[in-house]
Amino acid sequence: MAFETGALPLADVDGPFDLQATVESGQSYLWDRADGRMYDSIDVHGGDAWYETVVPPIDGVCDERTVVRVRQLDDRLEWEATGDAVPILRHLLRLDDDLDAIYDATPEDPLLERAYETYEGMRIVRDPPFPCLISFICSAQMRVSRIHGMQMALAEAYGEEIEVEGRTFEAFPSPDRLAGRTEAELRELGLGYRAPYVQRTAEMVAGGEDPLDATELEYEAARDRLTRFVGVGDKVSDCVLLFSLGFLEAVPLDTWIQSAIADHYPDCDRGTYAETSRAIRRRLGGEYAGYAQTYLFHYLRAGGE
DNA sequence: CGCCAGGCTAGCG
DNA sequence: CGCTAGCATGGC
Repeated sequence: MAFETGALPLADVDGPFDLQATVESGQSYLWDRADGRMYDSIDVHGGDAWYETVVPPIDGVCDERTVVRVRQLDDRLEWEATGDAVPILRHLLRLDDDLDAIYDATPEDPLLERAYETYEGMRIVRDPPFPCLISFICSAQMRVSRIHGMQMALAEAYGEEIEVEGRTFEAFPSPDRLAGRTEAELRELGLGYRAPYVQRTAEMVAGGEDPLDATELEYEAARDRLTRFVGVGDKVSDCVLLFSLGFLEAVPLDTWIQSAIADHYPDCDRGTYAETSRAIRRRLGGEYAGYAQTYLFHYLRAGGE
């Protein structure tokens, strides 16, 4: 196969955009940096590195599996892909979100304002559901860079290969291909105790349980629904709702947000996940609380206070 | 060496 | 229900 090339003017993006912050902020583990420096410097942003991923067919977006490479220059996103990358980039990186309107809808809060200002242009991602689900099952008690390494290892070991202009890319393994692995095989990739979770969840999806079905439900019901998958509790479920299924109100209560609640929003700690979730979602503005959460996560993890 | 990392499951009271 | 022990692995 060969690459088509093109450019998406930033003038066609609804509001500011920062590719590096979006892709290296621990939301998606499905992109890789061509220069091998993924996560080397989360305090620096706005770089012009190439990022690569393999996208499965997506209804209404692309009919075929597509290799996509993209980098951000001053006034445009330059891309190389095995098809038209524009609708794919709009979909994966939520380029049609009206980011200025989202900023305007954010409640006044000193910490939040520092986070939004530092990483202006960072968007929530829209990962394909199955790879997102597996990524965050792997995320339990794991560092961001290693979660990314696991997804790259899964693709390299079990993904289908695509040859493009002499280079080999590996797609993220399909539910069928992952369901066919043994727990021992997945442990050899370094997944640890997450290995049986990944295998069994892949089996469930291969058997017809589609994480996308949660999209039809109201937010809290959707969160409960995804916990049917093995290795998915409230927190992982919130990540999939936010980073794949478009529930922008979802606020994953991870260790960073829990400590942010303790330090900055102590009245939001209501003891249980469900009640604390309600309180912090209200505090972070409701409809777009997931955007606020993701800015806080990235800002605090990079050392901000 | 010990501690920790975008938590979850199973089994208990 | 709520609570917690146990769980793999690598990096510092």
